Amino acid sequence: MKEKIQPNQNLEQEILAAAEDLFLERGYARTSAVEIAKRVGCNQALVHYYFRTKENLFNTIFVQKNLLFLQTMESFEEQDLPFEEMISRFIKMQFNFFITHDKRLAYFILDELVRNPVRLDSQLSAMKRLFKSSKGLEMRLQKEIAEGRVRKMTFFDLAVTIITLNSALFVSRPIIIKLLDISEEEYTALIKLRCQENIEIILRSLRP
Amino acid sequence: MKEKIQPNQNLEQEILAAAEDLFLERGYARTSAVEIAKRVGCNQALVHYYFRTKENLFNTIFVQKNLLFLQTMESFEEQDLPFEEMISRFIKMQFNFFITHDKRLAYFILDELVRNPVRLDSQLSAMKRLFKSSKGLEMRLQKEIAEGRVRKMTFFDLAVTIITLNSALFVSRPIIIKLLDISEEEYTALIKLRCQENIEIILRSLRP
DNA sequence: ATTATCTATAGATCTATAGATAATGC
DNA sequence: ATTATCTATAGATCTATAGATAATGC
Repeated sequence: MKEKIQPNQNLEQEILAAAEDLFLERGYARTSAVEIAKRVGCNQALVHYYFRTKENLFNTIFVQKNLLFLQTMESFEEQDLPFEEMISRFIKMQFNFFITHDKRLAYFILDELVRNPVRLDSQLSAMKRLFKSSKGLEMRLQKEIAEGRVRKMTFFDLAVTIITLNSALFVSRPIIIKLLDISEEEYTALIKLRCQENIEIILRSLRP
Repeated sequence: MKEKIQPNQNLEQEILAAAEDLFLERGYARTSAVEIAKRVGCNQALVHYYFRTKENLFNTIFVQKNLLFLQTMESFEEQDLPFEEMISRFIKMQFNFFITHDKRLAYFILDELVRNPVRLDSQLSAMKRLFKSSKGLEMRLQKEIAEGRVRKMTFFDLAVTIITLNSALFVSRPIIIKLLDISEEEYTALIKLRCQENIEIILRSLRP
């Protein structure tokens, strides 16, 4: 009855991929090992054979995605550019990250950190590392302020503004698509326009 | 062994209250009828006696909260004020709403709409009604633009900016508290400061 | 011989309900 | 007599593992 489409040279990877897709779509609590197996077309026991526990499987994916995000942000270094140009590139980089990887990534990470205190604890040090690595940016902001090119503001506020405006349409993806009754392509187009709008808003928010 | 603290004149209300708190904290999937009963100090069967199904109980709470939010937004009417003053008041109103009702409300509504397509469908008409009732605001925006007092922008973009900036710190509450290692009181203070920052950013985003 | 896959099932929840008992309203 | 509360349990998942069988690597 059930047929294999692919010669399963690497079922472990297929399970990981199916799990990733389901976890991104529904989160930890609403996804079961049975569903993951069904999607792959294999037995549910195999999910545990390769990953031992559901928690373990989820954690593998979550940590990988979260580190990918944090490290991509961390790796941003354009210190020789004018401040506005730098901010503008950072915004574009963040949009690009979600578009090229997965549009559901922002909500996936947010949800797990908000709803699972244990996971939040386990990711704290990685998140604080990002905070520290952004000291350069913070110094830069202070310098711009001191020299009168940027209005007085805290680095925290700027970070909140950028991150939330940039993740807004990704986080609310299912709502936006349904409410505006648009296709995935139209949604992507909307997001790209929004990137420009965010740059506009954020640069304006910086000016003295 | 188990003692009643209160004379349960209205156990139904107590169950509702406990369910509300747990659902707000953990969402639908991570909350069980057993936990709700445990918190109230009664038998789990009573949860079903009063509300028949978990879905029904959740839906009662969700619809009430979502309508409360939508109607509060809808009821905003200050058409005789200058545009900037109007926007500023709207922002304050939204902050006030979450602070006085429940800081977890924003994430509660967002999460359910994002993760449960059935619920999203069921709330669509109510949400579209808000969209329609805001036509007045939209006209006002177009008028301001036409008369050169506001830069060219879509109503959709303005709405996204306001809603996301305003819900940002509420939505990320557990992360913020943990990351900054602050108390609930310090968190509330932070939020109030953020309200001012949002007004600043949004008003700046409007200027020609 | 080892590793991958399957079948079968134990054990843990969890939702929902049936049926017994206690409390309350006439 | 009706309504509220409890005990007990059926039935549906779901996770995890034990043990059988098939596939693969020497």
